[in-house]
Amino acid sequence: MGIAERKLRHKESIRIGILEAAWQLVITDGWQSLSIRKIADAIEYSIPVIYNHFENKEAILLEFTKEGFEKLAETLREVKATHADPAKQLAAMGDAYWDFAFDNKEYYQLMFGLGIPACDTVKKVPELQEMTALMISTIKEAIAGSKNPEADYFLKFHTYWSILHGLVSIQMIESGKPDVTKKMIVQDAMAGFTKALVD
Amino acid sequence: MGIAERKLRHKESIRIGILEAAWQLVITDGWQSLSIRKIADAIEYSIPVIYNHFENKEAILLEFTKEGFEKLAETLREVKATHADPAKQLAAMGDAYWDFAFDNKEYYQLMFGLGIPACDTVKKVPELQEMTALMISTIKEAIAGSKNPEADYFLKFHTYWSILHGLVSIQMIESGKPDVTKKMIVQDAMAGFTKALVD
DNA sequence: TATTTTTGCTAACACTGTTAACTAAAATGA
DNA sequence: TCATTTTAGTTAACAGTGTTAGCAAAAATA
Repeated sequence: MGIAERKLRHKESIRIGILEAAWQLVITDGWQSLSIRKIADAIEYSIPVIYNHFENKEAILLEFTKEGFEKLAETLREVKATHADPAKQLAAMGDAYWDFAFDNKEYYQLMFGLGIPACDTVKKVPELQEMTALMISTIKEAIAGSKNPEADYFLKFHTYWSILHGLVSIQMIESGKPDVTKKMIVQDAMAGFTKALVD
Repeated sequence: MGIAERKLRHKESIRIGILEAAWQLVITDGWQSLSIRKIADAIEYSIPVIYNHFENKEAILLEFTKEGFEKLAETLREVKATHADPAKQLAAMGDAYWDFAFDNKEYYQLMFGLGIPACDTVKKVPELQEMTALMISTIKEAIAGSKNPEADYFLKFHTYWSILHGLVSIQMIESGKPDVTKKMIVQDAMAGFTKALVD
């Protein structure tokens, strides 16, 4: 009796329909405005049907998070394979990581819980300028006194800030707590940065 | 006639009340679950009163974003002043940045649009392990072939990943677009990292 | 064919941000 | 002091959100 199988196939096809509809909505309107009702509308089923396939809305988004990490890992694996030297691998993987993030923005934002109200917000916050100005001036001073005084201060500022923000947000995602031992990471990263800066 | 002044004072006191109540709610329940109704409840006024003082909910949160950047800038300015050497300033400011983020977590999350569903999510995503494993193995290989083979691979992995994530998310916050010229930042940062890694 | 299981629906609950329309109080002018 | 105007604050609603209980119809089983 292939009845059970047919049913299973049908059930699975709805599940896939939900994910496809959801992803389409995420792509067009961003994951912030995804709603169960919109999905139900798109798949032409009533709302509760969705809850027969996913525990809740978060579970649907989690699916994409997983997909995103899979795709990213796949990409990195491929890129790694194109080089033999680990140092070159790291550089190439970094490049690929960057490209992945911007080629798959919705994935990346989901994967790392990026709310991104900031896109519009940043410009509304002149107070941000104060912080960046402070960092930039210090970077400039450091460069001026280094063995490479013609280094691009703006590029270095971006690197500096990004390292810090990256360390913090990865740490927040991973555990939420500060984790005293991990403060070494900051110091290590800062040491590496300034070393590369002043030569 | 001090009537206008009294009125203004009263209006201002409500505004402050809104912000204080909102901040209390953000502190206790996180900014995700802040609601206009909860604020109205706390200040013992009806809902529309809040809209006489703030255009919308976002405007209230924006206030905290500004506060956050002010506080961070203030902190960094103070720390900078405690050192004369720019390199030492950068290191100390990095330390202070880290501390600020975890001492003022709610501020930091607001400032950078960190949704942080991930805190619970990360553990639900075994796919993440694949990516980290890939990075870690490459880091290990690079360390093995470097002049400093006893370096802490886990620490270096964290640095590596954080730099990348930081670069990406700062770039996403600032413009949203990839910005071809900024890809240099990745390459510069990667170069600095691997240089510090292999010595 | 009668019974049970499954499938999917309607309708509701408890929230959310936001706003229109109204009342009551306070300030103003005569 | 009284009538008028302005302002402050209210209730009630609209249009959304995630989620679930209860029911009807269709399909599978006996």
